[in-house]
Amino acid sequence: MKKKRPSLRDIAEVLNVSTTTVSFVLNGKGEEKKISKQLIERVENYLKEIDYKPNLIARSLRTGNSHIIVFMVEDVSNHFFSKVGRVIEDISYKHDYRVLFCSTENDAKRTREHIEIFKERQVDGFIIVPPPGIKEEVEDLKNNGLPVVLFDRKIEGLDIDSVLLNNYEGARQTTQHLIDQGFKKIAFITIDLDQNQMHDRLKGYRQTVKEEGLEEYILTLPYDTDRVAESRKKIKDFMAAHPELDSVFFATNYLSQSGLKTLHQIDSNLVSNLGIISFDDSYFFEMYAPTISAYAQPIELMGRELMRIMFDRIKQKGEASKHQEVRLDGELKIRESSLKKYTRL
Amino acid sequence: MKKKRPSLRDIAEVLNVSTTTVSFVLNGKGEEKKISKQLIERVENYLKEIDYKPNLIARSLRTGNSHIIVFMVEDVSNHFFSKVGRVIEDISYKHDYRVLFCSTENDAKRTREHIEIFKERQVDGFIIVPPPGIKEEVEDLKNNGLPVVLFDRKIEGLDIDSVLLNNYEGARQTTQHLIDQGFKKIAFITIDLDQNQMHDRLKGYRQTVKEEGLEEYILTLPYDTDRVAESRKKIKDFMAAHPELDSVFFATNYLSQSGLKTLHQIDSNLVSNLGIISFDDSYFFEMYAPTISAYAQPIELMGRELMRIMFDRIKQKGEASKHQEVRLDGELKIRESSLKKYTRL
DNA sequence: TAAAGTTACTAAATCGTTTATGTAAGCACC
DNA sequence: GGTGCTTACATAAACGATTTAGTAACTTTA
Repeated sequence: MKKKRPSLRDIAEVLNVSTTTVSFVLNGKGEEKKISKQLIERVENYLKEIDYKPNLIARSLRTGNSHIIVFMVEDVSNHFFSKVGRVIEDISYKHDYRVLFCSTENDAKRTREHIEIFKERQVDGFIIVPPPGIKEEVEDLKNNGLPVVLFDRKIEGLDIDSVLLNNYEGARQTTQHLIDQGFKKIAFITIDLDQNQMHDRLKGYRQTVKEEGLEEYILTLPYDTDRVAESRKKIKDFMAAHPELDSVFFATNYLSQSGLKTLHQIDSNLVSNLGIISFDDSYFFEMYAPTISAYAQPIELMGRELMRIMFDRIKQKGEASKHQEVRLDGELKIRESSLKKYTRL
Repeated sequence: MKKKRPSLRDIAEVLNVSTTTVSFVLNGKGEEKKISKQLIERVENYLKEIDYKPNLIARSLRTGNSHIIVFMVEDVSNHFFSKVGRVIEDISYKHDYRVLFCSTENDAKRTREHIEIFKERQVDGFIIVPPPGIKEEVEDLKNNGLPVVLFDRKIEGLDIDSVLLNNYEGARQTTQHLIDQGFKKIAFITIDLDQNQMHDRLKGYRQTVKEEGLEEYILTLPYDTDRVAESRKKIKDFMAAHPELDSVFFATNYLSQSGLKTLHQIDSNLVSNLGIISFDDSYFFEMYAPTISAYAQPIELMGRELMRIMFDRIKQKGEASKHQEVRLDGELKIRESSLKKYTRL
């Protein structure tokens, strides 16, 4: 029942040639290696006939690479990351690479363990959304000649390939859009996470309101997801303390999602009456009533850039060369929630 | 810079023993293989000292298994599947297995190709949400002694391990809940997909309303995601044709999500005025206003059952034994949208 | 005390590829 | 006609583990 797959040796035996010959033909190196046309054809025909599939494990062992790249993100079930994952998966398949997804939970220890394990498996490259505290490990990988591309976040003080959103510009555009719509008292609700992307967004907001001569209203919530109740209360207090606010800019999409709920709880008309925009889009925003405007990250493009750099590096085989830092722009998805004329003030 | 990892041979040389000895100790077979306590200790100490990590590729080649299992679902970025994926990932890690995620797009051809590729990679097991038309391939896998566990859907006429939701019971409970809340004219909105789980849900609904002496209202929408406009129109027409409806039961969560939007478009009070419940929970339902009730699949339990069966099979090493079909019950998440007292009729 | 068994190891085959090296035959070249 | 260069293949050594089949040295048994 369990029939062994034929190996190169089996094939060589049947055809009365050496495994070398079969291997060369298999890898399209027949001409280069001066195998005669007739023999190439004979081997190719046979390979096709039995629908031969090489044992990739053996190939990996010999060549030292696995055609597997890992995609380490905070949480594979997060919408944004899983969408980018899909793009990466698709591109990889076209190049005969496979993708291992894994969740870091933004935890350095867990991430370290994962990296170790993947090195044992000889993966060919890493795409990492780095949690804080893994600078050393990432540096090690790079120094070992393993392709590493950071995504979404940088590691301060580490020169390494990365694909990032232009958070500063994005936040500026987003804020400007609210202002253009006639909003004047714009709250910026963010989280207490010491990461560049959050800093840049804050800077973008502050710079823009400043330039427009408007006041800034900033609320910082705890990052812990289990401190939801505390966050709720803070939002409530904040809104109560600033009844003049006419709009809210949520700095990340999961903030917007719980934020919307809180706003709705405070007053069921509040969501319709405020100008609302979120940094990071979400499938959910299309469904909400009103539909929620957002600054969307360029998911498709990000995936493509990540893989472009990755394949560049894989081709270079660990030769050091200048790192690339790609900053991409997102796109404003203007929906009902940020249109002044939609609100019922 | 790129320092080679030490191999068993290197270690054996340093310690002046054979690779066999090192291998036995490494795999905890020291005592069993009559290695002396002192030597075991000496080897163990050295392994620990250099923090030796075996080359898993080499191990795979020799042992024929890879400690990788694949999780093939319709779309890895789908919320439900990615959550179950997380559970599977976590359990796998605890047992030193890794998970390859991949998307079938519900397409038989793509799935076939994936299966082929994974076989080449010697994966140790498959968890598959089967698209239509891959009965043969799945049967082949099973006959080749590879562990396969189906998830979410069955393949008609194939006796194989599977973990499924008790769709019939779930739909009954869900319908009954609406009835208990006082709703009498319950619409069932489903999709045109010839799969057991959809049939079972429909049956559950019909049986329950029949038993209660109520009328049935069924709307079937096209499955294609690109026929959204058509679906919208159908919902509109359906609601117009049956103004007496007091509640809606969406048969899958992505239906509910677009359905809610449509209902909102028809009349911005409609969502609050109707009783609404969804089969399949969604993160989004907590955020919506009103919050949307749902019959939630037992994600954690499903993942655990999948892995339990998987590891059973892996232990049996391809010996045939009776297949297991696990039917799990979900849980009603009663939120605002299905409470009669909440609606403003 | 010779045969048999046990202890504590080692040598070497093996998994299925890739690839460096080897080699025989044919041809050219001065 | 010896040297060197192609052509067209084959041999065999890796890759790094696991595992079967030894084998010395001791111990037990009859």
